[in-house]
Amino acid sequence: MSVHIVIADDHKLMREGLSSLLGQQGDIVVIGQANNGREAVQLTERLDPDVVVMDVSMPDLNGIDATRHIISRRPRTKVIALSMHSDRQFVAEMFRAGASGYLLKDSAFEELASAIRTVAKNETYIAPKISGFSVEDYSNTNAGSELSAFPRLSHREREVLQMIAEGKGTKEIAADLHLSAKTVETHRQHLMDKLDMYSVAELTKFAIREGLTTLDH
Amino acid sequence: MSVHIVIADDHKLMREGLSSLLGQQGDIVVIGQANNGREAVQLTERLDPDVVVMDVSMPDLNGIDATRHIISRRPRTKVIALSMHSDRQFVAEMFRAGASGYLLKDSAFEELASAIRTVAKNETYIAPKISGFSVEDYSNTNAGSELSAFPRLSHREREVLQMIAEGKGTKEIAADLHLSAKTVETHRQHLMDKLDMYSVAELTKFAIREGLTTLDH
DNA sequence: GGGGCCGGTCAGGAATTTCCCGATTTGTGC
DNA sequence: GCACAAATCGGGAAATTCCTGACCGGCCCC
Repeated sequence: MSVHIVIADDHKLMREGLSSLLGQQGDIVVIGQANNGREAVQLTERLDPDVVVMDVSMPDLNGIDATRHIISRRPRTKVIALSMHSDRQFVAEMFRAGASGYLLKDSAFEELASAIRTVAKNETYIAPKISGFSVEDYSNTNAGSELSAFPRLSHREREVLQMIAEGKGTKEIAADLHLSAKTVETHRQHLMDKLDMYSVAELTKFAIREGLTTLDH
Repeated sequence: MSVHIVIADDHKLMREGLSSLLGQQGDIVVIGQANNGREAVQLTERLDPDVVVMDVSMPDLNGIDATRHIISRRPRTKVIALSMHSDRQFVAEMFRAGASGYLLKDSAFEELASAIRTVAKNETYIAPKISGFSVEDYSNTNAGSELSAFPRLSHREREVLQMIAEGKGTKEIAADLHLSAKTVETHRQHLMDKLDMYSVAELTKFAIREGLTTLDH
């Protein structure tokens, strides 16, 4: 029985490369590709894959929030995070969001294949390079040992922050999220209050540091 | 006759993915992989490939400097830059360093294969998404005074851009520069028009890339 | 099960900023 | 002198932000 995969990454060459590699495995079938988090969520709904291979930083909707959406709607789906960063921050957030695996982009392909088979069996996988922690350190929401020095932002707030940092206007964000512009304003206000930042420029830099967006447009 | 390739990218999964894809092409053979710029230079010396597929941002020695080394020692070698960024800045630097091609990481694989064949024939290749310029615009131009190949911003405009990216408001900037707020507005407007960016978020990212401000608060 | 709190949603209206026109002045190059 | 870009500023309409208040549904806690 083969494992059905959806790949989410904002770089087409990466998607196609992974697809090509995975396609050579007998027991793994790539059934879809998404180029951002939002597409990943939609594709997962439509195609019901066993495993989603998810880039952490993507435009529109990042891998962390996308994972949260996916897990909340289809808890059986396994998500493997694929990241450039070995920061505990990212690792922690991904596992809290419900990921089952985490590995780095400079892993060998064998490791990815192995991770896929592992999570498909309901086990978790962490890249050796970043272990030294156990999943338990992350999975349980112990608010006490917050890694970030920043006030905790709600999911919605992070989502809005990301879109602001991508250059979108209030109305545009509202439309994308099917919200009133007023609600988006409120979220922005809360963001500014919580972070003690009162300009889009500062919010953007913060979002970049947090990996919610990247420097390229 | 087949084209011999060296791939340089700091992400092993990307290298392996590209390798897998390229290996399926009859006329292309991947003869080596490097995980940073320094290795790319060494490998090129040893293996004498026809084409090097070079990631622009790599640790240790970046793609631009690596390209410069390679071209200066083996001018016959062709380098194709592979980048996340569509900034003209990077494009310009790569071509000045001696690259023969430039394409984005979210290109389709077909485009990469096509680019490889193109540069192997001594022609240059620029990804459609970033063309609209010709290589001549970059290859031997001044490079004297300005660092960036972007539409020239006036001194005042850069000054205003920097302050915007630092999170300052229009009135604050006006006060600092002893100007009317209206004048600052005009500069902002000109910035947006010239750069084709219509949000503070985008301007901020641009300013960071240009070194006008930094990520830290 | 009542009370408190938080996240998420939205509105009204005032305050502020942006946006789109135009205008003047100065310097630079031809 | 003439053309042109840079720099400066204004008027007024349009859009956005800011502030305050409000409602609902969970959730936790005693």
